[in-house]
Amino acid sequence: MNKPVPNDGTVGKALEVLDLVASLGRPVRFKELQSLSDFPKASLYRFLQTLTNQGMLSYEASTQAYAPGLRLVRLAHAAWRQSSLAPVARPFLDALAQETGEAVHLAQLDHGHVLFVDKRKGTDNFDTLAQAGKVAPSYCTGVGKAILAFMPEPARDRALQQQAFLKYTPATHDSIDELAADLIEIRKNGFAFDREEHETGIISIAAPILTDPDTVIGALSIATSTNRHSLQALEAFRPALLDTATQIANAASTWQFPSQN
Amino acid sequence: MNKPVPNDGTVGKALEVLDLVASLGRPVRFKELQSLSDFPKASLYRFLQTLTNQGMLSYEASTQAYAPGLRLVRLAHAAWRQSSLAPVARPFLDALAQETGEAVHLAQLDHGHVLFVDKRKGTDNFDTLAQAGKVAPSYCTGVGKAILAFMPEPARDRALQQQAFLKYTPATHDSIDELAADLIEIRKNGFAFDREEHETGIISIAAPILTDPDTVIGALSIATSTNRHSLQALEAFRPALLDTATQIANAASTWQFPSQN
DNA sequence: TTTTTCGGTTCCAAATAATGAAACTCGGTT
DNA sequence: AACCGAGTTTCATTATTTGGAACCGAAAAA
Repeated sequence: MNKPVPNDGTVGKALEVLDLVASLGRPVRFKELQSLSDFPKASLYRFLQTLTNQGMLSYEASTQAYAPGLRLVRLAHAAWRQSSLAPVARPFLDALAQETGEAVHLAQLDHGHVLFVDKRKGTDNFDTLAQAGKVAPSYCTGVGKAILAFMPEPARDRALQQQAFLKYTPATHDSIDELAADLIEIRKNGFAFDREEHETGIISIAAPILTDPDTVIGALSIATSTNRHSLQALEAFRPALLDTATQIANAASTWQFPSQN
Repeated sequence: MNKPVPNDGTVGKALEVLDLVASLGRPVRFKELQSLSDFPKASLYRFLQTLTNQGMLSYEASTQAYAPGLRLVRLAHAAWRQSSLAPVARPFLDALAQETGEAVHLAQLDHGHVLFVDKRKGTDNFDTLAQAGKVAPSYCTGVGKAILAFMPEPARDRALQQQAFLKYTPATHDSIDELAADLIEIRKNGFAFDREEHETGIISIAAPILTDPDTVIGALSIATSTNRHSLQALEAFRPALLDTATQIANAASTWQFPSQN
């Protein structure tokens, strides 16, 4: 049923194991992994060995538990720095967060899911992986819908294919059709609302980041809780939000990779 | 016959390629990678295909350039969250940064190098180019030396093996012996100074984070520039620094992985 | 104490995937 | 029109992965 796996040989399998360990979100023992994957004992064991050797996983002997390794942090640092969006957007996020005093999120699409690549939280602003790197579904978040609405049809359909359409809150769209209607609206308006669709009490206004010929490279949102602001109040941020989005788009499209190391 | 690196099979080779791309710090074309690695054309090509497929690399068709992929950011998020040090230390870093008004860094050792896992900016944000995920040599940084000084002999020797001993500044230790003397001193004092050994104008005071039976799990530092403070001035922060280090150690050793997702 | 159980680890012949020299494609040059 | 070179594909050979089964060691049960 859930095996649309385009096989990438040994490497693909090893990364599948890595993903599994990461997805559990806590250190795991061999036995548990074995029950969760359908690799035979010996194969799974060797994958774990290899990944641990390589620093992609860490292994604590005392508890015999595996967890994602530090090498990932190092690699991700490189990924983040080289992404054409996140580093460029940094100063603009700072400015927007400053100006609005609200939480600002920057996201991209990764395998059909929303990946937050940077955040600003009201007053304290530093970038750590605690905040960046988080994933969320695309069909029920402001940033997700903003991106989907402006994607070319085929890519969007592929992304939608990967959605589970869980009903997180009463407001969550639970069918493609309902979502499609919202997306048309969003495309017309140029921005998206998250009406407590992912988490009760959390709302946001989001704008796509569009470079030259209608290509979305990500989205930007201002999020708040319902007991601070209403949707109407959020809409007051729209001009600033859209303005920042186009500024980021301009900066990103003219951006050349910096030469300094 | 000749095995220059302890090879982990195909997965190891693929990760080697991944590291190569990440280490260049900018998008790279096929040709360049080919010249830098000794894999034959076809093999290298297939590794890149696989890694790209898997989202570990991203490939921009217009420039035909490879860069580290977003999947890494997602995975690193998991790594960071699950690490027993970084998430636990967060509130303590906040407090120390608040109290001292200086830049605070938290680091761990990864393959003999210092990996910064979190940081707080000082009140004025002078450019410590240490962001989370950044790596630096261990023999010429405060945190690095603090960790080395408290490591068990064999592990330390292995770590020192991996050092290049480049002379970054006039103050950099350029021999193992010189470093060893410093380490003994550090072990005696319980804290380390970085006397502009990595970057001219940047100094720091660092303390190891030690859990129960003399095991270092990382280090903590307060860094500043020479035109703000002298080493003597930095030493004033010592009590606060050491106190924070032991608090983090306690928190980390009694820490159980949180159940919440 | 002795036995059993159960994670975790290692073995090895068969199955499979990786290898890489060479051939091919396709834009852009000469 | 022939050439060039980066990038891509092919395919017979070779090396690696595979996984059932056996093994090990510590802790639980008898």
